[in-house]
Amino acid sequence: MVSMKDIAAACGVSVATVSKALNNHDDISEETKSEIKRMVKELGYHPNSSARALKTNRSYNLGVLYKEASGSGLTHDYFSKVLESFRNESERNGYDITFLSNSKLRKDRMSYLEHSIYRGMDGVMIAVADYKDSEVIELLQSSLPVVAIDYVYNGRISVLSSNVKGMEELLEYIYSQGHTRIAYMYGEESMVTTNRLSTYYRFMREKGIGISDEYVCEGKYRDSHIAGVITNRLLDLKQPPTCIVYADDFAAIGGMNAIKDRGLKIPKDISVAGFDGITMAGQLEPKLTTYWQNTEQMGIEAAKKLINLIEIPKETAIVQCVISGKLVEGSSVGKI
Amino acid sequence: MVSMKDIAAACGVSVATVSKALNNHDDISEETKSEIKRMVKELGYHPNSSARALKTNRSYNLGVLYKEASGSGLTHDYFSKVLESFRNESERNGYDITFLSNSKLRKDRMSYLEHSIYRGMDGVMIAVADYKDSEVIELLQSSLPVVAIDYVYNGRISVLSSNVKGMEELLEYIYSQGHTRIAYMYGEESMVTTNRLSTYYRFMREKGIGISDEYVCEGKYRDSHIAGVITNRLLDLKQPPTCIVYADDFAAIGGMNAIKDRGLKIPKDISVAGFDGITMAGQLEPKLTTYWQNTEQMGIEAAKKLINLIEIPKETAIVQCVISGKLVEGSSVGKI
DNA sequence: TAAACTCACGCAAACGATTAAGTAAACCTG
DNA sequence: CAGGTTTACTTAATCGTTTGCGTGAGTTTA
Repeated sequence: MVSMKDIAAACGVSVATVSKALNNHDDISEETKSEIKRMVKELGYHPNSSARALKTNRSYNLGVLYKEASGSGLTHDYFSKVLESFRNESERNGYDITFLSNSKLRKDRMSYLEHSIYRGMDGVMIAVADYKDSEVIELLQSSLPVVAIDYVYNGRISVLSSNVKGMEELLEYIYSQGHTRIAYMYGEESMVTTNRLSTYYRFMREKGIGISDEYVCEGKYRDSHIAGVITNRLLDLKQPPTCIVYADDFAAIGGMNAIKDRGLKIPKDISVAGFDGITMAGQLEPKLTTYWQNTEQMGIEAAKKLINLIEIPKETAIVQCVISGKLVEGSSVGKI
Repeated sequence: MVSMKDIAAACGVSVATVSKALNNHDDISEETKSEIKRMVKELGYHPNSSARALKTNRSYNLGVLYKEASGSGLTHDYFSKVLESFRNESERNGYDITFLSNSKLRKDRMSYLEHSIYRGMDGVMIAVADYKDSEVIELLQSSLPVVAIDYVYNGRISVLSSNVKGMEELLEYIYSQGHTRIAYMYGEESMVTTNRLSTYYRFMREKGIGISDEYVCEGKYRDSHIAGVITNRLLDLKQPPTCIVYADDFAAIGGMNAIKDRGLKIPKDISVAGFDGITMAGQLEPKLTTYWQNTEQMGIEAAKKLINLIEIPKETAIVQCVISGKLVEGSSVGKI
């Protein structure tokens, strides 16, 4: 490997001069600089990030803690999109992305925080389903720059999807179509779930609609099967709902299939709505009415905030940043 | 940050002893080792990967070049699953994963190879749509350990999905149901496309079925819209096909919607088949008949091969490793 | 023209780890 | 008990950069 030493020798200058020239310090003459840069090309020199990081304590590397509950990993549409745009925005700012790996998989059993320290991460983005994980908490309590997706932790920057507003808009729309018997199948316990669920309760109360306990069911995110089971249970009620709101679009698809299997028509016989607005939602028959989350913006915002926190900590406010989505009016919710 | 120097001082030994103790060299007494390890915990010492990499020339970091044509990024089911299992298998072996970023995004304009060298990547996995990209070629021609997904390059290890066998099985199944008027909408030019397309031609020839040029259409991967357009074109033919095979499941979904929009029934009026076997395929109505690729195994195999190549280059054969998938018999292909 | 600057670069230490080679003490062995 | 081994360390060099400080030559100022 050709190092600074080699170009220093080739140019007849010191290593220090080479370093300064490449970092554009102003105590090196323009002639020397260009001569050095010419030689860099000629000899095919490439800097060494390890050496640089060792000396400067900056790796220009961001850790990503990415783990969801359903085991779908990177194929999880919602998280993947956030990650994708986070990655793009980070790279645009000169940062690389490295995954933080699960301590259970590691022989050295390093925790997320230890891993971050080991790799000299400048900061970490956390996108996980389980914020109760002790290793995640350790990370949140550490002194590392951190941004959390869809979770609020004291003193930390958060980027949040608009669950309250989203749920409100979605319910308002459904209500405007004449529905009052609205069931809601929610997902695993989390901040997101809590927000949506309490919004559901509040909305129903504000509209003066009595809430039937039977209409509020615990399901799972991204689980079409359970959604099907619950849908059948709802449809078997003496007084079934006229509209079912699912935990997410995946669940909604499971619900739609269950409904179709019973020979019912959507939205004639029953209406359904999803959440998230995955690409597939528009491909369904009928098109799914859902609340689209601006996952791309979330990733961008997360990267910007994190990098800001790293580069100018004094001037970076610790904020909860809510990213608005948009109601997608499909044709799965009908008029009553 | 607490370094080896600190524990050396605390234990009254030299830094070398600390290093050896932690790396379990056998010229350090057990007492000293355990004393050092105790102190490591007490002081909260964590190794520094940069320093280690600088000295050893091994980063235990793998680069991932991940770029597909459709712009769907990490939400691309097929690639994402490969990446996900690649990542898991790598982590299980003590390697971290870092994305190789696009030179166009970087201020320093580093190419993939330069980026890999800069970060001291021990090896690189390439999962891209466009193997003609000059930067990808540069990487393939370099001396870095590399494994390519779905592409064969002279002297490089490849992990390939079973496109020939898959296409054969799929067509054989369709043929066994009585179809001979089989149309094929293929995707963008690539090795995968070439393999599938030539298998289609060969199959038709072997079965003695005349191939109508009108039945072979160029489409796109993951593009439901174009698939719909092409489907309509096919259905408008004087003699339309009885079965359409799409480039992938996404395209098949677009096709199915177009068919439904015309009021036709699948598979009564026309049959369709996809490729890849995404999760969604089983959620469709009717269930999509497709060829499922074992993406998980592909990722695992890619990681194993790459790490082998890194760790014991002499004993690692340069091979093309084809991973078999499986025919998923949905109900979108009917009997004629 | 001596003092004061400026310019352009070199010196050397430092970052945190690894490792070949050296060494003092303890232990055998014939 | 002299000489050879083994044990358990230490010394010191090194990986490739960065950076504060030093310095000599040339330039300006009083």
